[in-house]
Parts: sequence; structure tokens; C-alpha cells
Amino acid sequence: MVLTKFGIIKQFILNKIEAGTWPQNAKVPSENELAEQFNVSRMTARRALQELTEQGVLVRTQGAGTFVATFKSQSSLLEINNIADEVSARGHHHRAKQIKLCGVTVDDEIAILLGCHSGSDAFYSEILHLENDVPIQLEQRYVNNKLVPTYLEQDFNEITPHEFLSSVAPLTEASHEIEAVLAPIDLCKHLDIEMHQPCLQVKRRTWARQGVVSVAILTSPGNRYRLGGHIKVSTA
Amino acid sequence: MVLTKFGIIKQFILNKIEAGTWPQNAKVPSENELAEQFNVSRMTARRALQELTEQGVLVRTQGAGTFVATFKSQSSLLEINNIADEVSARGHHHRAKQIKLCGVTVDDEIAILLGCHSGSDAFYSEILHLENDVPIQLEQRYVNNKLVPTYLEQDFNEITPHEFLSSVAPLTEASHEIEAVLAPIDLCKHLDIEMHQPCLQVKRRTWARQGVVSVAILTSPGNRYRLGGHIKVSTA
DNA sequence: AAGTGGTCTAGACCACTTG
DNA sequence: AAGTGGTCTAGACCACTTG
Repeated sequence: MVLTKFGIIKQFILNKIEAGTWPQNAKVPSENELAEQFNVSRMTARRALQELTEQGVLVRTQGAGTFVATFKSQSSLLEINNIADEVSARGHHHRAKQIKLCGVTVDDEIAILLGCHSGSDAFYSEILHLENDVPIQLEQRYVNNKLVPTYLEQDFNEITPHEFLSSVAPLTEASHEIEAVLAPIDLCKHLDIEMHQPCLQVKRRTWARQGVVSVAILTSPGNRYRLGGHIKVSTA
Repeated sequence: MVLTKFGIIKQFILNKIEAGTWPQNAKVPSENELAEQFNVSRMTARRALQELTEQGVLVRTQGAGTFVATFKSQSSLLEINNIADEVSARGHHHRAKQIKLCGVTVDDEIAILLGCHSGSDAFYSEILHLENDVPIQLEQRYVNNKLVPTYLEQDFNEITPHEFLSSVAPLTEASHEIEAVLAPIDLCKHLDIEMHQPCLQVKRRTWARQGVVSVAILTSPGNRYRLGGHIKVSTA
């Protein structure tokens, strides 16, 4: 892995904050100071500060400077994938049932999301998650077969795709879309619900360093599952 | 409002997508093409493409090009409240219609959420948000009458509750619960949907420094609204 | 081989905040 | 007045994908 210059500067800043050297509201070096210190152009130093600001780690004010944010915005969205832990945390029993595990030819939509070509091959898994033996989520997942060549050799009754993927290609990024939908009839059967029952559907794309690892479509009956989150806004 | 050059290019691209000229998966002009067309440097054209990619509007692949994304991220969780800005960002027209604005006696559930006693008084507003005159969200909001005594004097056809509340009691924290539900019949009427239509419902509690400011119940037709988000894990 | 996006430079001018 | 962040330029080299 080749490190970028702005990545090195980001890590430097994160380390200082992590170590407590720069506490909340502390002023961090200016673009010019970082540029000189790391012997890079101002634009490169700027990019490091900019990305940490977008991540909610820093707060910037024109004319005044760049500061460590007061609260770090946290999101439980990152943990959406980890339904096994979530169920366990409620003191309930989690079980996963592998419905499908195979290779597929990807269509246009999935190809773009996975960052591969339409018509190329990928792996596909379909897993039903149960909480105390009640179905709470159907996980349909397309996996990049180049990044995870051993995916089809797993037994997803024993380990969740999320756990397995985390072990071979640690998550670095994720994006989600959350929608309310009516599930198609085959999904209704798996989830043991009526067709008119609203479902929460999360489409999630996950990245590792090497690129897009997988695209998951998570469908849950509206009356058995909800998402929650708590966010603290960085304030001055 | 001073427009930036990259802002003009972003708007140009959004308009093309909006108009259907560039459908999903369509290739958009390259950095060099945009730079020439708008007579700007490549870095400026790049920034427009980059920001739209971060917003989930575009997808980029090195060597291949930039494409219109299949899933459009519509809203990040932090900005759930700010539906007016969100609609404007899509280049659409936002309008709000005040349906109710009154005092109420709170029941047990709302009392707990608002941090007051059951049977005490609070303010209540009901506002319908429209995007290009199509209803996209019904906002039911209970407001702490001690922290915001002037709430009933506002005209929420002119200013959104979020804008008003932000001006008098800046947001410091928020929590959400997201669910898929079937809307009760009166909500269906306001939203102009059939009763069997699944809806995305967000219950949001917001804090200012002084305490809980308000509890909002945001209900949107599943086919007209979705939530999106992108998270980066801190990495080098 | 040509085109694309990813990173980076060394400058510039500006609006803004601070002492 | 000096420093800061915000925007922008006109170049450069690279890794990667496509024909």
C-alpha cells in the first residue's frame, strides 16, 4: 500500500488528537504550517484538513483557523451490517440461514455499484437472519470475486458474511440508502410476512482499501426492525 | 449569492440529470472536457465531479470515466431536518404548507421524549413539505414551550420549523429512529397516497444546550423519498 | 496508444478574523 | 497589518481502462 502525502498528514493529526496532545477546541496547524512542516504544497496540506473536516474531526473558520471538533459525530449506521452483534446485545439468540451461495453474472446496476463490467462474474449470497427464530432480515449480497476469491467456500450458517468479509478485507467506507418498500413475493415468503407489509430496505455498498468489496440489500419487515442512531453535532 | 465556478458546473450536471438528458449509468463529460467547455482549469472541473461523487450523484472509475449513479443519496442523517435545503440542492422547488399550529397536552409517549410530565403543555405543528408541488413529507412536531415560547407566533408557510428553531436554539444533538410503516388514513390524505403504500418514518429528537427542544415525526411516501449516507472510517 | 481519473506543485487573488 | 481559509490556475507525472 502506497501512502498518499495527504493521508500521512491526516494520520499525523489524528494521532495528535488520539493521544490527547490536541484536545477538543485546540487549534491545529494552519495550511501553511503543515505545508512547510511536511514539505508539501499548500493544496496538499489543505486536502488533509479538508477531509478531516468533512469527517467531522475538525472545524474550520475562514480567517480564524482550524480546530479540533467538540463532539465527534458518531453513527450507528456503520454497524448496520452487524446484525448478529445487535441481536446478541439485546440478549436474544441470533441465527443465520444460508439460502443461496453461488456465482452470478452481474447486470448493469450491480456492475456499476461493484465497480466491475456489466456481464462479468461476481459472487452472490442470500442469508436469512433470525432473532429468537423469528425472521428479521434478508441479506442479499453481491461480492467482488477478485477481492474475495474464497467467498464461495464459506458456510454462512456458521459465520456471517460481514464477519467473514471483515476478516479478509477490512471495511474502510460504506454508503447507504434507506427506503420503505413492499417486498417482492419471494422475499415475503422467506421473511414470513404478508405482501402488503411495509419493509425497511437498506442498500449498502462497502469499500476496503482495494476498492468496492460488496453491495448488500438488506430487507426487514417494518414491524420487526428499526434503525436507530444518535448524533452529536460539533459546535463552537 | 456569488456563484463559484465549480458550483456552476455542478448545477449544469444536475440539470442534465434532472432533465433526463443523462440517465442513470450515463457517462458524463470527463474532467478535461468540462475544463475546456467551461474555460476553467482541470482542477476546478474535477472539484465539481468530486463533490457530486461524494454526494452520491456520480460514480467514478479511474481509467474508465464518470457516470450517473444508480442509487441517488437523497439525504444524510445529519440533514434530515433540513428538507428545504435538500430539495433546493436537487434544483427543485420547495414549498411548505402549514396544516396545524397550536398548543397541546402531551401524552405519555411524547412526555417521555420531550422530558416533561404527562399532561403538561407543549406546542404542536403539522407541516406538509412539497417538492415541485408533490407532497414528500409530513412533519409533525412537538416543541418544548418553555425553551421556545414564541413558536406559535411563527408562520411556517414562510420559514421551516428547522430554520426557526436553529435560529433560537442551535442544535447540539439529535437521535433518530427509522421505521417502515403504513400511514394512518389522515396522513395518507395529506401525502396524497394510497393506504397500502409503505412509508419511511423518522422519529427525531433534537437537543439544544438547554435540553430537549423538540420531537419530530417525519413521514414520507416510500416511493418519493429515501435516506442516504456515506461514511468513511478513519483511515490513512 | 489514447483517454481517464488520482495526486501533486508553486504560484495567485480574495474574504475574513484577529491582534 | 498579518494570518487564515476559499477559490483557482496551468502545468506535471502516474495508474488504470479502453479500443
